Amino acid sequence: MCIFIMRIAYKSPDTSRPSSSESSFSSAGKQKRSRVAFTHLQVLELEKKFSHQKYLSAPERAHLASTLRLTETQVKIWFQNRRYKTKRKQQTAELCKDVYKAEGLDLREDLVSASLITSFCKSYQYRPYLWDYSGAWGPILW
DNA sequence: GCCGTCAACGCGCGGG
DNA sequence: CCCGCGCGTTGACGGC
Repeated sequence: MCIFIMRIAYKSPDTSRPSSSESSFSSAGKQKRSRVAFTHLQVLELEKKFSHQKYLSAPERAHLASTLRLTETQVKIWFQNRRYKTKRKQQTAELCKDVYKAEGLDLREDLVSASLITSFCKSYQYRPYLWDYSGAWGPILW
């Protein structure tokens, strides 16, 4: 099964994306941390790669970085963050389910509480990317 | 104004 | 030694 990145976001087609790929740091120091938000295409490729393998080897990283016009460090960091993020989302989702279950067991005014929790959980479905965790990362097809 | 998100940073740790 | 990882945090957006 394929993974779909439904990342409609990145709303306006970058009229307002001043952040240069190579951060504009002036000579004397202090180049604050830049927001650099990657382009749609970059994220897409990164995501595609990530769907195949959670971890990259050095050469793969280098290649990917060069094709995307990013630094290896950026790619590395992106993957690190990506792993951590998905992990967190996942466990919050599970926790959400647990709460639901726990409440569900002893519910009585249920309708109210259930709806509350449900809406709460729903808010987590609305997220930039959602992965199909069934079957782990195993089968590499496509 | 606050709050969520994101890339980047920092720290501690393990492996070569 | 260095490098990468997990994890938490920081700083810069963007939405409301």
